[in-house]
Amino acid sequence: MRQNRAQERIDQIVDAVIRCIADNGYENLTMQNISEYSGLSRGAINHYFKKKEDILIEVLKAVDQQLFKKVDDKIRSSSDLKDHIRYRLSVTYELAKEDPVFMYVLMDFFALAANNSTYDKGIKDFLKKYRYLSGAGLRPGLKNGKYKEVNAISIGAIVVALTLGIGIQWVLDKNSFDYDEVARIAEDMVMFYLRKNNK
Amino acid sequence: MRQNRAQERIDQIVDAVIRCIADNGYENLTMQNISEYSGLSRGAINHYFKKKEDILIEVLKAVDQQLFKKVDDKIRSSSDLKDHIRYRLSVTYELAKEDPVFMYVLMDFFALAANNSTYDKGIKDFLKKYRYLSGAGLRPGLKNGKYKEVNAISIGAIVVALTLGIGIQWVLDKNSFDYDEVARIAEDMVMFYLRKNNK
Amino acid sequence: MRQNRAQERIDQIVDAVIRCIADNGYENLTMQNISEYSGLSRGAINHYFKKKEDILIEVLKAVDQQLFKKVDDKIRSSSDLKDHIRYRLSVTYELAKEDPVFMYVLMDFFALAANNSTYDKGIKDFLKKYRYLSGAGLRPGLKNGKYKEVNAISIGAIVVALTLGIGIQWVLDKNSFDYDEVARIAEDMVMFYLRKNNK
Amino acid sequence: MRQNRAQERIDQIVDAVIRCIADNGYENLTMQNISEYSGLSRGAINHYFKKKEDILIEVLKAVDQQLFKKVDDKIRSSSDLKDHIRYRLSVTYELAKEDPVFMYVLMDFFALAANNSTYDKGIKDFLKKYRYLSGAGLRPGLKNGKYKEVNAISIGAIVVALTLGIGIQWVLDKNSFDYDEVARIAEDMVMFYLRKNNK
DNA sequence: GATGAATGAGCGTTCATTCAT
DNA sequence: GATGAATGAACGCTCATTCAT
Repeated sequence: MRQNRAQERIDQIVDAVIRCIADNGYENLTMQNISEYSGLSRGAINHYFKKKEDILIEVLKAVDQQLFKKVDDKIRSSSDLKDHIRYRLSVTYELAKEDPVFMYVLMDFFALAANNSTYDKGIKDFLKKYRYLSGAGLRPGLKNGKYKEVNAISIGAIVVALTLGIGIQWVLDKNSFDYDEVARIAEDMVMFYLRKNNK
Repeated sequence: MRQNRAQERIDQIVDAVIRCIADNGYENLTMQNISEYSGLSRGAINHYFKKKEDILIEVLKAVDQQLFKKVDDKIRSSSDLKDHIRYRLSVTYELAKEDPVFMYVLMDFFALAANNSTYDKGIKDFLKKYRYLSGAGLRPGLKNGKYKEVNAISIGAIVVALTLGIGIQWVLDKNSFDYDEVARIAEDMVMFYLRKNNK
Repeated sequence: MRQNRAQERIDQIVDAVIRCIADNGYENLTMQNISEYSGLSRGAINHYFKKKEDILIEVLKAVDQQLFKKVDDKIRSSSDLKDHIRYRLSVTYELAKEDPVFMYVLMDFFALAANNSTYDKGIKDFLKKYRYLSGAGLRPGLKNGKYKEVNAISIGAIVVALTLGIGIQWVLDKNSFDYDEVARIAEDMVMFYLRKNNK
Repeated sequence: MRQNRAQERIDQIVDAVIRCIADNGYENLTMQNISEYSGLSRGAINHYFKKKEDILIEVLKAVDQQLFKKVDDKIRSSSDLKDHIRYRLSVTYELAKEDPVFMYVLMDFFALAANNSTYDKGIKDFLKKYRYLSGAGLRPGLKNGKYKEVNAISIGAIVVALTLGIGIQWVLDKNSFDYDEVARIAEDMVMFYLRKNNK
């Protein structure tokens, strides 16, 4: 019960921080802001997290987990299981468009991680996991000879790059290109490349 | 002469800021740091820039300009003019690997621009220009029927996404994938896609 | 209880500022000085007042209120009610001599108000109120025909001018004239003028 | 010649400071402002005045001198020499209304002098001189028995108090009372008081 | 558990002043 | 004589953090 109350508070704080970063950027993330967004007093927040950095570690975990769950839920809810990799791509683009909050938060974490060892490990793991998951879908195709011989991690890196790169451009300027068309091209591009004999 | 002195100081400050952001991130960019990196007193910096923000506006301009010049110089120095788009891709990947400083600075500007109107316009223009330049190379191929019919801006968005996405992953974790292989795949992927009859 | 604590701190800060201005002038009123005079940390002061200006608004209110109370207390404690206006004059001169702190603070506010809209309104209201109060005492005399027909506000302006003008000269050079004699002359002057048939 | 050039520059600076204080208050008087108001470079100003304080000492002298000259010119230009003291009063009120610049500057100097030994002496001398001049006019009247026996310095203090007090109220709130009526009452008040047998 | 009062380090910025040119 | 580049001390203010209640 105690545990539940504590977890509830922690979730409340983490959610508040995600919303706050998405709204105002990391630059403007203050304990006062977190207090206001969460509806908890500043003292309460300090009770659950000794340092501001500790909250952000938890936020990174939560973003990772929520993102994974959202992608997974979409993939599971689909009956189209014949082309895993295309479906994963499509789902990811959908998500980046529908839920840009993650994109905003990730951009701040990328900037932070570049020079901050606290977030560095978390972001490295996050990216590694997504490269793996993005590449994983092509393993059946590789196995059954449908795809040409490629390094799954390299393809994963390409898929993650496309997702992040398109997502970043989109959240920074939503009127600058046709997101759906670009996402479709990105999907096709990867699928064409993987198909055998396209050289 | 006076003009030269002033320009020299401004360049000194801007270069210091770029190095400082690359080393420590925007989060740790203070007037004190800029002073130390530039070798100028805090008062001197204030003499040339009334506000910290004004420096960063100049930095964004400088990053844009230097990046453009670096890419352009590489492209010009090459005799391989037959495949513009492939060459631009290759040059960009080279640059991101050799000069990650720009990547670090850009990541911070992306994070800032998301919630700061001062940098928003500059970053929008920067991305727009790079989408255009990245797509421009395929216009001859489109004209002579070598490439299939595509929207140059959409292809530009894809190319920029690949460059940014791969660059970000790389600067955040340089041991996680084979940059050269991924860059080559990205190049091939775009070129295969553009080739006619690959459907 | 909380309210009391807060009010206590606010009073502590306001009193410190009044003493500090009286000692060092507005020119040397810094947050550091306020901190030292009040015995509170700079952070504590900032906790109760977001801006330095906000403190000074409160100080102006306090000076107004304290001054009013001091004059009023003196007037009430006296049995000599037959000549209100003379008594008010006498009390004011007494106060300016005994409590020059108010004079010092007012001088700074006058200088500030001349070019600062924040204090302008407060000082205007302060002066208006004192012109009114200073003129009010002659209303019974006007009614019963004891005094000649005059504009109470004009007389109020004269009385305020005498009080401020004598007070300013006195705090700036306490050895330059006989304050009590000058105050008595000023009192007589106003009373003679008001008396009927002195033309 | 050199002397003339130097004096010209000094006057230029002093006049600029007077205008600048009248416009913006002492609080906002910066070397940069003085440079802009005077049309001289900051270096030039520092060439003629080693310290900002030195300028203000010169300004106080200039205000004293200009004010004296203005009053004197008005008095001299008049043929009404029979009632010196009334005329001096009238001229002073006129001046305070027509040339409030002096009032603004004086208010700042009063505030400064209260806690700054540099200006203290100058302001003391200024006030002493004006008390003397204001009281001087009644000496003939005292001599010929027209006025009752009073201390000229005390009357001087009253006259200066009225001038400053009315002037201060007026520059701070020009719509709060009828300046001309108040000035006339102040004049009458002093004259009635001085007249013999008014007790 | 929960609060917000209190702290002080560190920030961007202003500014009088110095001095090489 | 004249300039403005350069300096650094000091300012108001923000903020994460601590802690008494």
